[in-house]
This record gives sequence, structure tokens and C-alpha cells, in this order.
Amino acid sequence: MEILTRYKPQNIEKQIYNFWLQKDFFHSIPDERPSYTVVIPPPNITGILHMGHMLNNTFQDVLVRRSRMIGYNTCWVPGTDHASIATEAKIVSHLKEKKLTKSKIGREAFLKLAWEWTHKHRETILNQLKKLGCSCNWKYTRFTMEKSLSNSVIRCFIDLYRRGLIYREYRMVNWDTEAKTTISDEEVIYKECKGRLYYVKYPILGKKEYLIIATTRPETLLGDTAVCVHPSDDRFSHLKIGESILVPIIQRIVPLIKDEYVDKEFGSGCLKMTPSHDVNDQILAKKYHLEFIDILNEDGTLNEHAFHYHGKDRFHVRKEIVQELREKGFLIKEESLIHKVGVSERTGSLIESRRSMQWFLKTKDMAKQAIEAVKNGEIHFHTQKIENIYKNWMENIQDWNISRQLWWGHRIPVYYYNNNIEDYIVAETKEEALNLARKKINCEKITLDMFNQDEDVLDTWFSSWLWPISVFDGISSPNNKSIQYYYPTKDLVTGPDILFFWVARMIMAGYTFINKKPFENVCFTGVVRDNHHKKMSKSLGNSPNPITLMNQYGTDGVRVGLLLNSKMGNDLIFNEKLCLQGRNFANKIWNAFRLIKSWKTDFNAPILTYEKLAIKWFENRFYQVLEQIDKLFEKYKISDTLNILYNFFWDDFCSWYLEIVKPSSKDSVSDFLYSKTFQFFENLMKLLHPFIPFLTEEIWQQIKVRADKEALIISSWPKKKQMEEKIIKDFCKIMHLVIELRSLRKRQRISSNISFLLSTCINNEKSIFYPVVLKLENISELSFLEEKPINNKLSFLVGTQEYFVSFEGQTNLYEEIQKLKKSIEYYKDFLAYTREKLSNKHFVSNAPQRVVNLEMKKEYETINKIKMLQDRLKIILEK
RNA sequence: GGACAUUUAGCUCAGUUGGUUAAGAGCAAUACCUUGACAGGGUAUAGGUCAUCGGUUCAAUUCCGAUAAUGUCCA
Repeated sequence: MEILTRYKPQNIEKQIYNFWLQKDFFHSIPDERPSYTVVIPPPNITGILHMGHMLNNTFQDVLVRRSRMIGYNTCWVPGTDHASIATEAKIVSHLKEKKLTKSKIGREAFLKLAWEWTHKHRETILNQLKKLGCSCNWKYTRFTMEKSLSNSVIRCFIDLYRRGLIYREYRMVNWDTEAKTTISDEEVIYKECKGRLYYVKYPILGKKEYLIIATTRPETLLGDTAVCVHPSDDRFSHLKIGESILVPIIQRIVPLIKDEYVDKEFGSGCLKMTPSHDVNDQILAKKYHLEFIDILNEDGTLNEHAFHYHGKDRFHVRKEIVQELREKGFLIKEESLIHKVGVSERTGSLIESRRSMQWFLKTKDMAKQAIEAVKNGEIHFHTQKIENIYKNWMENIQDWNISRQLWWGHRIPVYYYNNNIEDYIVAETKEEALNLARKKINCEKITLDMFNQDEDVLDTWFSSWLWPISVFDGISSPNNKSIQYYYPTKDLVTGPDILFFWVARMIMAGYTFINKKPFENVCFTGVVRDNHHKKMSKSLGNSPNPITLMNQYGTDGVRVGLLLNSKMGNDLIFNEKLCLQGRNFANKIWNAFRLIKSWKTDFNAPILTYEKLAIKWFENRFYQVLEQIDKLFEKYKISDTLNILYNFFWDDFCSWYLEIVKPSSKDSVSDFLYSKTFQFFENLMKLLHPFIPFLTEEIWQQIKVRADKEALIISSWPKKKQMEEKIIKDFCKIMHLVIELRSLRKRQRISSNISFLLSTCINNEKSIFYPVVLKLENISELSFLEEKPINNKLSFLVGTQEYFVSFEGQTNLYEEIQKLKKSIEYYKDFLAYTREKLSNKHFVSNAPQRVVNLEMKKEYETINKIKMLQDRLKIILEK
């Protein structure tokens, strides 16, 4: 059968993936083998595959495939995340297009829409992962809102509440006015923005003076309830604490307070207090028992406390109030400045600080155990540098605001039984709440219809943090077979951007709920960036479409392209050329296969010496490389591993081994060579399979007819074997000899079909690999001389050994003279450098003997080399 | 403002507890090579005061300090 000269991945990939699926190779059930578990970082149901996912999931697949071949019972759990705020935002904007709102259609209809959305989008990204070749256990596919996972979330809430770790408080939170919900501190992104600093007059009652207050947010003066200065600020020492200050426009009289919190250097040294809309003001307000005046509605418009600004948006009010201050003479000056403002990670809207009633989780104690687990090595971070960031955050952890004013998510299991906000029961269901309430207040009159569930839902991460446990139903049935077998999971591969959101919290959840770590290792992949080092994102439009890439270069090519240059923990500067390189590599493998597949065997064909030698060398080299990459895998150095395999296949196997042993088109090869070569090739397919799954499996199946259980994906990883390093070193010298010969041919413009006579002195070391040189470089004869030839003009050094070449034809002496002169110069410099060291008394007396000896050996060898080169130069010049 | 990280060839990166014939790879570059695996290829060549300045040491890309640039996180 004719095999195409170019590898065409398009049809093959789908076919191979279906083959794996049909044969259930990704599936796992607990058995006697050790488990290897990975849970996927669940992508959002709003999303499609982006370059970050591509990198991350390729990385996971490499680990999983190799573990499977090593003999673990591998289980890679896939799934998706309901992404509360992101999904809700999408649905709201769809509604908006139809001139509808959440409140118009109501909670039930809204949730129906959300589920429709889920069903429609859930498969998209999972199918894209399949295209990428991910060997996930698809029968285990989970969704964070499905029943069993929801139940786990609710149970955990109740559990934590009963342990006294969840509480409700009226507190300053980050308010997203667009989504009309609170968000956690981690979801606020601080951006540098140009702003203006307004200097406003605040008259002092009963005096002719006024205070000057600098503010970037003049509209908040409507909520001012005090003015504060530094107690040791001389400018204000004549003013008493409690002095009455008049807030402009609203004409409110507020007290003067003095506190060291104020920065004397900033603005005018005088601070206005808006306890309802600034975290720091809130703290001071509590200390000095100030009044709280909330001026904001949940959508960012101003409320009735704002008088004539009532109902207007805060940004409009800012403009108008500046104008009013100006007109009334309260505005002294304006300055522009650059300051950081918080925006919502999800909606991009400017975050307001606003006081509201929210649920919080106490995290300080949980964090302690989680810090310890990383510190004592129970959990490893790769790379280690992330540990610092983790430790730092965990030690300063704040309580976690877990409630969200959204509908799409896990509804908070709190039931109110009358209008008093304090009368609530935390329970799984309304019925259970009723029973508990009856016991609590000892009242039989209370009925089911009196109960109203809390309107809010839980933060998405409050379900994600349970993911490694809840996918195995470990919360609802902690002793079930799956959780016992698969948990703790082995490796987690994720981005550093969700270290706090997710990784840290999973660690806390693991210890809190089932008292075991959730994973052993966490690998942090970097951010995928473009050539200008900008993060690749859909919004910036600098990201290639992964699906197009896979169609264009083949999935294997893209996988190689992604991993070739991505050192773990470092960002990946992605360039489409990398995929091209990957595709070319796949093609190289394909053509190597084509070559050996084309060989004819002949029972009578002799086994040639150079074939035996090549086999001997390659076998040893293989085990050397195997050991290297096994070591690198243990350190999760995936990129380095791929680089080694890339060079090993391309250079060692193709350029050296195959070039040595390949027969001319009319010749046949021995059975021995044929089977040995295929054995090497099959082993190479095994090593490459985790990276290049499709092509390697395709070739594996084409090599010979195989039973299902002999598929490459479930074949066994090559076992380590002792190798002889001397053989590899000896061959290395021969490589240098060959390179010198090729270089000489090029220099002298001698075509490869003119044969050389090669000679060296008999007292030199003889290599067992000389027959290889004869085969590769068209050497008609290799002779060993008693003495150096005096009539020979072409020579070179390999190490300290001199070789001579002669042939029928013209030589270009100028080139040789230049080369010799250059070499002599180089070695003279080198000798001087070495001698300088050796003449240093401190070096000779202080350095270890080993190092001094080495230096002496260098000196000796260099002297010899210079002599040889000079002799040769003399001979040429004399001619 | 605080903390951490990075800086090695034109580009992307290795460099293993300071000494291994005066720093390695891939890509790009240059020259030559197309009748048998592959031009998506082959062969060879060229490319670097290891960011700067100091210190420790017999010896520093490697350890320490300062500076600069870049990036990330936190406030």
C-alpha cells in the first residue's frame, strides 16, 4: 500500500479518538492497581476553549497518558462550572436585547432560561477538549449545579454554620452596580486611572474659617458624617475635637474628629468621613460612633438621602455636584492625578463600597492547616516560588463573603419564618426548617407557608472549592468506594491567577470536610501571551482560534507547539510558528515510519558490522534518554522532556541511526535489522505518545495488526535498563569525526560521491565504530600508519587525535592554511588562559586537586595540539 | 506604597547545590545540496563581556548587596 509522503492528520484524529472512546480506554473503575487521579479545572459554561485551556489541558493529558502507560489506574475527571455571575450576566444581556429584565420574568422563568443555556453550552467546550485529544473519563463528567454536587454545597454550608464558622453581618462589601451584587475582594481588579482631585471648602460653624478637604469623589459628601484631621497636625491644633463643621450643599452639621489614621501629606491633611462608602471611614466611624448614611441604591443611582440628586447615577451626580460647588463658591481648585480604582472582574463596572447584609465564612483557622500542609511538603507546588505568594495571602486571609445577590447558583439554605430578619433557620429543606423551628421556638402554630428562603445564592467558588471531593460524592457519602480509591487526587494543573480563588480554598476544604489534602501536586502553568507579551484574550483579539489552529496544523502539531517552549511557571510567549514546528515534527515521524516500512527483508541478507554497531549504540542511547526523561517527568519538566525527545528522534534516530543502517533502494535488509529497528521505533512511539497521541497511535496500528488490548494508549512504558556510558562516549567521538569529514568536504568542495582515503596513526586509540564512518562518509579505506605522513595536506583533529585524508583531485590549500592558523591562534589563547590559572599560587594551593589536575591535563593536551597543528602548517607551506 | 519574580545568541528558553577543553538547545539567519523517507528535507557555518556596578572567593552566568528595566501579586 502506498503511504502518503506527507502526514495528513485531519481524518485520522477523529477516527483514532473514536477508537479510544469505543474501547473505553479512558474509563476507570477502582481495582487493585494504584490510582492516579486528576480533576479538570472545570471550564465555565459560558466559555469556549482559549489558549490558556489548550496549554493547561494538554499538560494534564500528557501527565495522564504517561501515568496510564506506567500502570496506574488513571481517572481524569472532566466537568464544567456553572459560573454564577458570568452566566447570569450573559442571560441578563440576552434579556435586555428583548427589552426584558430579571425582575420582569421572575426567578422561576429566569432559572429555566439558565438551565436552557446550560444544556446548550455545556457540551461545546467538552467537545473541544475531545478534539484536543484529552483522555478524560467522560462517563464521570460533572457539573457544579447538578443535584449531587448541589447537595454537597448545601450540606457544607449547614455544616459550617453549625460549627459556628458562618455568620451574617451588615458590613462594607464590594458592590458591583451592574450585576447588582456583592463580590469578593479577589474579584476586584485594581486599575490605574486618571482622576481629578477636588479641593472643597467645609465651613466651621461659628467661626469665619473653613477647612479644605481634598477628595476624588465629591458626590460622596452627601453621606459625610464627620471630618477628620491628624491630632499632631499644627495647622489644626487650634480646633477642638467636636467642633461643628458644615457639609456644603446638604447643610449637615458634623463633628470634627482627630485620628492618627489621616495622612498629613496627602491633599490638605483633612479627611471627610463617609462611613457608608469607604472601608477605612467605616472603621473610624465605629471607633468614634459616627452616623452611617447610605446614599447609594443597588444600581449605582443615589437614594433619597441625596436630596435633589435622588435617582441620578453617581457619575452624573459627580459632574453636577462639582458644578454646584463651583457655583456656590465651595470649590477651591482641581488637580488631576493618577489613582487606582477597583473594577469588577466580571462586568468591568466600577466597584462601590457599600454596606449591606451578607453571609461570611470565618477562614482564619482553616487557613492555618492549609498553610502547614504546603509548608511541610504534604502538598507540593510546582514551581516552588508560588509557595511564597500562597503563604503571604493565607497568613493575611480575610473572612470570605460567600453570598451573592444573584439567582443562578446554589441558593442559600436559610429560611425566614416571619418578617424579623433574625428569625431564621438553616436547613436543607423547608420541611426540615419547619421541624427545627418548631423545636427552637416551641411553637406548634408555625406552618410551612410561613417560610421564605433567602433570596441570595452562594459564590461560585463556594462550590468549586469542593470539586475534588464532590465529584466523587465524598461529602454526602464519605466512605463510598470512589472517594476512598481516587482521593486524594494526584496532580492539579492550573493557572496562578486562581491560586486564591480556587487552589487555596480547595486545600482548606479538603482538611475541613474530610480531613485529607485534595491533591499531592499543583502545577502552575503560565499565562499565554502574544509576541508583544500581551496576555492572549478574546477581548484583545490577539488570540488565535484554537480550533482553527488544530485544523491547520493538526492537533499533535499544536500540542507540540504549545509545550515546546513552555517552562512550567513561566509565561508562554506563543507564536504560531511553534505549531508549524510541531507539524513538521509530526511529518518527520511519519516519514521515518514510511522509510522503515518500505524496507524489504531477506532471510539470507547478512547482518553488517556497521548495523550491529549502530544497534548497539542506539540501544544504549535509548536507555540513557529514557532515564533522563523519567527524571524530568518526576519534576514535571514537561517542556524539557519534549525537547529531549524531539532531538532524540530527529537527530539520534533519524539523522544518525537511520542514516547508518538504511539500505540502498535495491538492497534488502536482514530480519535482525528490520525487527530491531521496529523495536526501537515502537519504543520511540511509546515515549512520544503522551505528547503526540494521535499520530503515534495511528502508526502503532499501521505497524502491524493488533488486538484492542495491544493499543498504544494502554501499552506499557519502557522499563529502565542499565546502559554502558562508554559506548555512547565512543560514538560521540565518531560523530565528531564524521562532522569534521563533512566540514572538510564542504571546505574543499568535494562531492560526496568522491571517496576518501582516511588514515590515522597506529599508536592512537582505535574506535570500534570506524565501520560506521566508512559507511556514512564514503571512505574507501581506513589505514593505520606507523608515522605521520609528510606528503598529506588535509588533516584535522578530533580531540587529541589527528586524522589525515587523501583523495584523487585538487585541494584548495588556502582554505586549509586559514583553518590551521585560526586553530593555532585559538589554542594559543586557550593555553595562555590555562597557564595563567596554573601560575596562580593561590589557585594551586587552594583549589581541589581534581581541578588542578584537570587544568594541568588541559595544558599538556593543548601544547600537543598546537604542535600538531604547527607541524601540519609547516608541511603545507613547504610544499 | 509593600512583597516577590525575571533579565543568558536576532527571537523563545535550558543551564542540575561555584571549577567539566574559555556558556547550550530550538527557531530565525547565511552558504551549499534536489532520482528514492521527508524542501514540511539534508549538510555545514556564523551569533553571547550571561542587564549594570560593587562584594565574597584561588575561581562567579551560578552566592551576597546596590541600581536599572520588565512582569506578577497585595494594599
